Amino acid sequence: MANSAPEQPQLLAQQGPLYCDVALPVPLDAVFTYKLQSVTPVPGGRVVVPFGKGSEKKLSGIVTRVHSDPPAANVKLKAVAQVLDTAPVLDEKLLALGKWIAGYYLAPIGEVYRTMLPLQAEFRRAFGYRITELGSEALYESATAGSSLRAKKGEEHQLAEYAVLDYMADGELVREPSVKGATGATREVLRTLLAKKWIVREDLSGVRDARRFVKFAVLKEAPEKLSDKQKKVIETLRSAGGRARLADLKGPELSQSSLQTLVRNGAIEIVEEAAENAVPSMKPRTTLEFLFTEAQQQALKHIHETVESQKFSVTMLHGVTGSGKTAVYLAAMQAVLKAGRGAILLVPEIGLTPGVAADLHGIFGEQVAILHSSLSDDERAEQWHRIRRGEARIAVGTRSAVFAPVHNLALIIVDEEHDHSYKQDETPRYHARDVAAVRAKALGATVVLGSATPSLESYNNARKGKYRLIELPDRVRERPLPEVELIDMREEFQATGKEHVLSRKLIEEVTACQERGEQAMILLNRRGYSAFVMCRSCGDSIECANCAIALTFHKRQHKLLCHYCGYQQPVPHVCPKCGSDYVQFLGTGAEKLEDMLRSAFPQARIGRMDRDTVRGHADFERILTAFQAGEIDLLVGTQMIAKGHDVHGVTLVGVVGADTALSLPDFRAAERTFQLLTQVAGRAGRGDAPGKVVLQTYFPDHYAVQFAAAHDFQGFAEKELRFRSYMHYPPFSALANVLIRSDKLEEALAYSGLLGRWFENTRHEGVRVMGPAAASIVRLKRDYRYHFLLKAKSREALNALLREMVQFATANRVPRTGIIVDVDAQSLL
DNA sequence: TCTGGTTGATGT
DNA sequence: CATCAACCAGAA
Repeated sequence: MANSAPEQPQLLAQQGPLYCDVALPVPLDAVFTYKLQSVTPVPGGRVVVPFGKGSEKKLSGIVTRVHSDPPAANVKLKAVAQVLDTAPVLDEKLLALGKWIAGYYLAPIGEVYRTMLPLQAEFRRAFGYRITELGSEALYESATAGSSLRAKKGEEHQLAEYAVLDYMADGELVREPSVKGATGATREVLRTLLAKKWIVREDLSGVRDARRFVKFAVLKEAPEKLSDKQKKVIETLRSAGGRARLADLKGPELSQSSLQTLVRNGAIEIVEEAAENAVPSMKPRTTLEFLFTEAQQQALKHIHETVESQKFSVTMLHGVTGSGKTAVYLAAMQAVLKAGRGAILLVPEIGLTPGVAADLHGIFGEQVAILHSSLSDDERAEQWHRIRRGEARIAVGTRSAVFAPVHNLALIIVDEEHDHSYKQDETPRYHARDVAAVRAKALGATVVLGSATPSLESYNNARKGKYRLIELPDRVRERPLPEVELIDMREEFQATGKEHVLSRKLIEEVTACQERGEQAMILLNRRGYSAFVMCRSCGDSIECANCAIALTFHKRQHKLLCHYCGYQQPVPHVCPKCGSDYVQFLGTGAEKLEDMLRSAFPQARIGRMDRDTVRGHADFERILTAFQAGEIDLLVGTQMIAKGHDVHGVTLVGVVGADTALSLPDFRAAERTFQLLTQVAGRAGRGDAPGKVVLQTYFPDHYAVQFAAAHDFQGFAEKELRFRSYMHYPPFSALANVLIRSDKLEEALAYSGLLGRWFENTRHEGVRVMGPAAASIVRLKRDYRYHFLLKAKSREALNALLREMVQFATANRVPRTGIIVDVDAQSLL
């Protein structure tokens, strides 16, 4: 060695990188540096690392960088515990997309990556416990001192503790389930033992294979002598081609023991195979053959062209309800598939039912992966891997499907692009439609936004020429849009002298509809039986204990419920405040409407669809199927019934209360009402018979109601855009909602005051700050809530100011949980 | 968010 | 003086 100076940096550089930066799923806006061991991870791959002080808790995170830059002196590095992937699970483009989301929505990068990857199932959380020296001593003492140990209170608790110690006396590591199982110890017991340092906890989390394994029985050589039962099994197996899933074979026919006998004498063999290979092959059975209208063909042609150009573009497909947008989507995806490329179809939460899934499989066979919200974590991971491997080239799913690792992605379609479920209402608060555009831009892919009632943001972009606008102005098969009749409920009141839920006209129409043997739907956008409970004596209505919200009476459950936090209480007979028994149940919800209709139309078969009758997709599907099959004559429900479904027998739609939102102090109230009215009206007349809509309203002159009745989206949009422009609301400004919350009123006030003063004293050109003001629900889930609304000319200015604000807040000890930043907030609750 | 360590109030 | 919950800071 000629050089006397130590050449260590170079030497190490030759040995490969020393560190990696990891984004962890914690609400911290930072990546963490870890030392590398023998296996070098890749950026975009996952690693398991110890995280947190003292306790050896492990988390899995995404590697963002592999390098040899020495970290700052004050950090004590830990080492990567396990490298999960040697190939990235998030490619460069998706990593960059995550960074964009984190920056734009002010979300911690690790949480963004977590929501982008549905692979939670592959990282199994597990703990083990071991007795300590101290614990052994304590155990020994208790044994020698007998039961005379001072155990004043919680003697049982103490006994349970010693039972655990005794169980672990040999000093071996014990897994949590075994401890609990053997000693019946509760979390509480383990927690106190941990606190006394009598035992220690170790994190045993690790990976497991996400693929599910399925057991098969394979027919070998059947011996001569068999019992009847065994013969039967062999027979079934033979008829199934010598191979069948064990699960399908088992049952009353085949017991575990006779199976084992068969295995032992070599008649059959049990093999395990990864579930992915076991999926029955789904060949596409339908070739798409639609009779496209002229407008549909035009739309398709345009989409083909943009896809083929491989240049980023957004197309707004504005088609009236029933104009056949879905057929266009399917044909466009099929063309993409034919060209050997991939596509994503995003659908609103409610839209993805098992029925729809079955249709998609029918069309695309194995080429489609459906990211259904009712999938288990395992199944979800499996679908994700199918996409990743390129087996599925089309991904269909809700919001988070926008992140699907589709190969050679050429097309992203956002169906019902105005739907609120595309905005996530927890961190990261991203909007899937906007993320779709950003993702497509980086790939030179095409985005298609479809809706009968486009969001004003998208429509404005189309108007300005930023998006290409394509109209489908007519329904398929020359079906007419339904006629809409407005019923002024104020006149109705004057004419009848009574407050009726159902107008005379609506009753008449429903009667006629029933007589014709056709189906009807009635929308009442309010759950429960009565909207609130009021005391006639003191004027108070009963509020939720946790929220500043009136409780709703639910008759079937016989409870008062809070629709925001789930709080419930028994139905009072006297006023809880003043004790008077003049308690009144006021207002009508879907549940009561159902009852009313039952007595008005005793011969009709009536169904109800709202969050009380529909808990999961299965319920939704069940009611919808029954309705489609004609087993229900009259369907009552909340906005759930309005969302794009095709029931051909419906010729009448009644709207009984959908415009109450118009009196809310929300700048999107008109837009939402217009959308709801248009969507529900669109349910009528989708079959051969023409449809009719009876729209009861207290605001017959409101433009949202007027334009909806006239099926005039453009008229509505122009008017509403003028209002938005005048008020500097989106799409003419970038908007963010900053919510300050605390379970203590003084704290909420102090923090919002502090920030209010900061905004006043900080330069923020081009950003208007309104507030602090009480949030429209001042108290929600025990928290007091205040908020600021920020409207900015440019997104950059808004983003910069929000960043500064968050920094100021953390520097002034406003707890991180007490401040929620919602960029492009959809609802200002 | 989670967790451990700290601190101040409560009670024997 | 011990015990506990509410509070706070740090996480590599």
